[in-house]
Amino acid sequence: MSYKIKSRIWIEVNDNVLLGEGRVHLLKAIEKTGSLSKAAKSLKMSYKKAWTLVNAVNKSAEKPFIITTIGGKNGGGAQLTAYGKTMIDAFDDINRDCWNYLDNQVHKIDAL
Amino acid sequence: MSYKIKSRIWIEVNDNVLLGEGRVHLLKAIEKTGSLSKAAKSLKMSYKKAWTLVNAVNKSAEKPFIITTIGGKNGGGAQLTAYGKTMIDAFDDINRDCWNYLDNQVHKIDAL
DNA sequence: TTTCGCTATATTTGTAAAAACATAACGGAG
DNA sequence: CTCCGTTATGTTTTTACAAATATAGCGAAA
Repeated sequence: MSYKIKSRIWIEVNDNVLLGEGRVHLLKAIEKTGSLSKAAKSLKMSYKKAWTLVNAVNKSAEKPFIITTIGGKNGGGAQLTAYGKTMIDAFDDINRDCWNYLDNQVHKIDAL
Repeated sequence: MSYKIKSRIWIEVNDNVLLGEGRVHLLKAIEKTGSLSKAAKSLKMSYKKAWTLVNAVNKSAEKPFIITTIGGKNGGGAQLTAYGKTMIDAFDDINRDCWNYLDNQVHKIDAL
């Protein structure tokens, strides 16, 4: 038997979810594509769901993660702020370390 | 803003979930009450759901966590095996340490 | 041999979350 | 002044999951 210990972490503020794996994934896709609709499509997620998530992130954050523009040359777009980027980096850091910690704990179960 | 980092961990074996917080909670209630139906009631869970969970645990585990008996003086019952108990203890240990780790990481977000 | 409390399941019903669909508005470019 | 791709929402439909309901069988004891 080979065991795996898995985890999901998320950050809350005022009992609201701020960041979780799904949101981080979406935010990174926005950073890459420059647009909410393209990011949603790339993740096979509905535009509405993506918008709702971004809205929730921006509302519970003390500073916006995503800035959007409507109309214009390319119809508009969305971009990740520097603040959002640093928060995501912190999340990834903590998450990765958590996974490493759990991987190192598997032996405690294997031994049983 | 005061942040909290939350997590849920679970143990998988052969890509099946073996133990998670909910299952551990149920198994402890069975240990305490000596019966699946009483445990379910104490957790305001349907008997069927409890039975399905216990069944899933026993099937993916290499040795049974719960042994049940049908009929007899008290109608039957269920009890946690020593193996199940040690596995639960290991889970609780790892989970507690994970929470502690995450609590210690909050400062990385507070600073931003 | 009937009753009781339990395990063990199948079937049906209800509900909340997700997906799909629809529509309006914006602003630059042609 | 129309078209395009995008943001921004509301509404409806579908789906997945949970809850509720039903039923059978077991074994000790009265």
